[in-house]
Amino acid sequence: MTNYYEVLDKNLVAVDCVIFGYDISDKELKLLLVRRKFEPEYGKWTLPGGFVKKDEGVLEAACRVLYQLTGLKDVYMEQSYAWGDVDRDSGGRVITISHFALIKTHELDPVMIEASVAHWRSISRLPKLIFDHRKIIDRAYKELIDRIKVKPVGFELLPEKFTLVQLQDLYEAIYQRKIDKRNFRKKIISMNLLEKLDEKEKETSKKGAYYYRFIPSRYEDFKRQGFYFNLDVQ
Amino acid sequence: MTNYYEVLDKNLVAVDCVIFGYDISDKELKLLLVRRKFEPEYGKWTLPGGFVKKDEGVLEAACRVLYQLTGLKDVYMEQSYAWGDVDRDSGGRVITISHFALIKTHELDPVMIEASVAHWRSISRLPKLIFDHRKIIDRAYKELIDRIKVKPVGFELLPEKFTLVQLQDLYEAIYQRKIDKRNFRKKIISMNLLEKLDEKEKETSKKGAYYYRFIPSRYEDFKRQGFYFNLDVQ
DNA sequence: TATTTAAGTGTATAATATACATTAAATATT
DNA sequence: AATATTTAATGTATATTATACACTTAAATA
Repeated sequence: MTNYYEVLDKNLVAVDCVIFGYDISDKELKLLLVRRKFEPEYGKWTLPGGFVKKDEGVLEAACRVLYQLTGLKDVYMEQSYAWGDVDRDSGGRVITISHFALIKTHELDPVMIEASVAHWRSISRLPKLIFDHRKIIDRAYKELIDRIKVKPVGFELLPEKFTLVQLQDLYEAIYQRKIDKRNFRKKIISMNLLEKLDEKEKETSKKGAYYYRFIPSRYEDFKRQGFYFNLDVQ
Repeated sequence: MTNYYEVLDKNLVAVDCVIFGYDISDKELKLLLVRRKFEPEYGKWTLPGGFVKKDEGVLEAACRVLYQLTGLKDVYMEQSYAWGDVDRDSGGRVITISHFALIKTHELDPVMIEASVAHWRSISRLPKLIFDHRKIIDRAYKELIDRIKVKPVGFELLPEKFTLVQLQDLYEAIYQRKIDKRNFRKKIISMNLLEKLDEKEKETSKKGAYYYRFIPSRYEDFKRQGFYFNLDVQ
């Protein structure tokens, strides 16, 4: 059976992943970057990426790339933007669809990262990257800032249990500004999405800080009641 | 010269355009839809679209599709989403990158529309569409609502001169809810982005309503001063 | 027992959002 | 000429939300 589609131009389609992680001890937002394994630009810093196969969905491809690099599945993954300029890749015409992923760095197998070409790099000290990857990151980072203000995605970057200090540190690392402690706590507590545990984190202070846990089902109720998550606080 | 890229799967990449227009007299937000001109799904309602050529950027392709349909250039066009599921198109594997455009319906040549297969359809009374086009529209419409709250894109849908009543009607058509007249005016006027003209629109009332004009340079100043456009008003 | 360190807490003020009804201008009608 | 009709235009009081700001508490260590 002939198909009209067969006479048309086909293009290489790639996915690139802007993989965010948060280092709870140095309080920095990081990106997982790799050294490119093929020409052109062999050995240069690049976003982890790959080509979309014939029989594979675009989101599926992005998840595959992430899985092959980290061994992680069921990760927060959101499409960012399709980059379609003809000359964006010096190796040929490649349309790439960028995504951003939020991962819990402590869930990552350190052996896997060690063995791979991947490295965590602070968002504020990125190396020179190939092609338009810096623009791709800048866009994804802006989108992350917008998203985390109005959707409880920050918890994707933290362990199951976290203190309010740690949560605020995360927000400060992402926003790149200080937040008023009392206002921040007032707002997140008032949303009633967190459960306070009977356990304290005692590494960083003598007094210790209570652990909290994000309860997804409470967030579902919260939305159902017509409320909106908002942590855009000064 | 051999190229590593050449051994990889290539895919058909398309663009689809969600073209919004506003009918100032019946106060309805509309979409420009067409009848499909090839198999499969010949003759069915579809978003205007086309395939991305080898030597053509993605945004460029979307603008071309719009131009071929309407004759319009320099139109507000924003990328929406890349739809990449393997089976989304029954004619084969096509990744489509949807865009939304905002056009001034009065700038459209009625002869061109008449001659073409295009029709304006109210956003609230859409026909059955092929493939995932309904989902594409739903997403673009949500994005338009989000965008128009925080960016002065509404003016893209209105003539150069418009009354505050017309501007509010547009917002009500997009939000699909009533807005308080005094609060709406207070907010838009306070932003100082509009110039009041010495001329009245007299078709819809005896008293007549003053025309206003959006001044893009004032908006640039406004942003430069760190203010944010906001017409998310009750 | 005193010291040290980070966690935890409340209130007053400012800014913004909301609700709401009458007057004004121009034309049409009698 | 006076009156009726129709839609445009306008302001204020109240409620809600955002912001600024400093001391007390808990626990370990000296």
